[in-house]
Amino acid sequence: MALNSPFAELNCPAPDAARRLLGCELERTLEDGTILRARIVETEAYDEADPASHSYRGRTMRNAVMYGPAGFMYVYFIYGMHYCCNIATGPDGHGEAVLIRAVEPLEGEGEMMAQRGRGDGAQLTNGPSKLCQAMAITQEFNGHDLTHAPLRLILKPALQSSAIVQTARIGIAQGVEVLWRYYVKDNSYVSRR
DNA sequence: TCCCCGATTAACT
DNA sequence: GTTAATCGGGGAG
Repeated sequence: MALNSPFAELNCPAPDAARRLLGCELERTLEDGTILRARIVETEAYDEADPASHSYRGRTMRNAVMYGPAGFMYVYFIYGMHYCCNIATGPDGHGEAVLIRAVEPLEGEGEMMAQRGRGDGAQLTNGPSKLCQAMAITQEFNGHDLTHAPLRLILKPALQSSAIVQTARIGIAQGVEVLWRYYVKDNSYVSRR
């Protein structure tokens, strides 16, 4: 990854990138031009040494984006019906990524409700697959460069560490002991306390 | 090829 | 608190 890349700050270990991404924004432009924008409020880090990570057993067709340069979207399909989105981090060749677990709507909330077809308030985007549905993020965005529409990552100033809560990750069988889940303190869109 | 189960969600009791 | 829905990845054979 080039030093002048807009996402040079994500060229670091996944746990550092996971903290850095809190407070940053995702902007989705729908086919009809509608803008959906949301603030990242909950993340989890995954890397190659981690038994819970898709990259634990090496590079495959599915997880290839995790091994690419930082700033690209890794989208995977899970439980036969849901999508989850991650942002690749670390240098090219390293299988690291940050799972986006929750966001707070900033623009186009009504359109997000239309995309989801159910749920309002925090229920709209307080889970990894909920936010993908709300922002119309599917497999089509696997490998997408987040510097460009129709899906952009907008870096914001890093949050104070006092505003970040660090806990164990959710929904995994192994790797529970490492505290690689991060969320914005007191934010009502966080998936679980 | 077959088979198991998952970085989840919503609808139950 | 429990469980069905639903399907592709990848380890096992």
